[in-house]
Amino acid sequence: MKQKQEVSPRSIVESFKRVARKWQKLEKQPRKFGTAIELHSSEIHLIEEIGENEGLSVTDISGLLEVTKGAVSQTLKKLEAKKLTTKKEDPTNTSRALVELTARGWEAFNAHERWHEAMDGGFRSYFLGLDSDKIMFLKEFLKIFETFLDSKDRLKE
Amino acid sequence: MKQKQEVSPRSIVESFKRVARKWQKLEKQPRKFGTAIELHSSEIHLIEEIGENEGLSVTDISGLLEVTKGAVSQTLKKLEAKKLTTKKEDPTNTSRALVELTARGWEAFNAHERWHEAMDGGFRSYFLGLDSDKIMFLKEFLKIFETFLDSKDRLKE
DNA sequence: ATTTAAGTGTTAAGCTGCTATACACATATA
DNA sequence: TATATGTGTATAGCAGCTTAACACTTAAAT
Repeated sequence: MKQKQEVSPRSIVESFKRVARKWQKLEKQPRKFGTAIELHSSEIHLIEEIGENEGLSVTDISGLLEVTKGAVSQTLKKLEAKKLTTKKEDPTNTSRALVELTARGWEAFNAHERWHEAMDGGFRSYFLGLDSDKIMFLKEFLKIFETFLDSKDRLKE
Repeated sequence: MKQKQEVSPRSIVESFKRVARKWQKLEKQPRKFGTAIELHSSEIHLIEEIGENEGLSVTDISGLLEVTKGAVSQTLKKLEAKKLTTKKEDPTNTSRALVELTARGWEAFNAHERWHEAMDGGFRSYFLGLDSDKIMFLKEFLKIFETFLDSKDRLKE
């Protein structure tokens, strides 16, 4: 039996790669949240960010999501057409716009939260069976992986 | 000190989500492999799959990558234009094409392997410091997560 | 104070990578 | 032999991004 468990960094990375792709694919599905309006991934992604951080400008969002201002502006335009977000002028800076969710936007935000809970819930039972040190390890691992990716990202510039 | 370490499933999922997005973003960067030719993510992804599994048809690849045959056909067309892959007729089925890497294709494949090793290598030192049970746990976790995502994916159909 | 530089958001063109659809052809099945 | 299924291709269209040019505002430099 060649059961000596050869778990290479490579095999973990491969496994992660597959999972990340599947996750991405799942997340990319357009879905209806609350209102009967269908939201695409970039739209719900924006709503998520706006709902979690009040008083963001277009540039702020651009920085948080790590995409260009143009991309944010375009998606915001669609969200405004769907009456899910609005912009108000920053009182301290005329050229700056503060983005906020409308009532319908909050509806969608909350519906997405609930969807997320259902997703997370699938893990809950598994999680409850885990030692806390394993959970801590997982958290640490993800953090290290993220730092690693950030460093790779900076490298290419 | 509120150090009681409240690690919720949600926070792990959030963390994973961020990491997955960053990974995806990094992977999406077009890069040069071996030859001076720039390869886009879908192209290198295909080369990876073809290099690892000999004798694949278009439909096979489509199944492995979980995209439509049309998508595979389109990307293969680009790869053929770049002289990285060729198709030969399946002797047992005229309507079937077997895809293979050219010499240049193998060059790109190997260069990508080396790139991958460099990526994985960033982990190696971290990995060597880990207990084997932690590594096993990580592998198990990824597997469970993948199964979970697969089930969610089937659900929406 | 005026010029210059930097920051803010928008728009248009162009790209990747995918799907859906229609198609031509080959093979398997009734 | 007719019909259904499988195999690959081509086209149109869409999401989501980038780049670049733009108009405008605010901050900094002289």
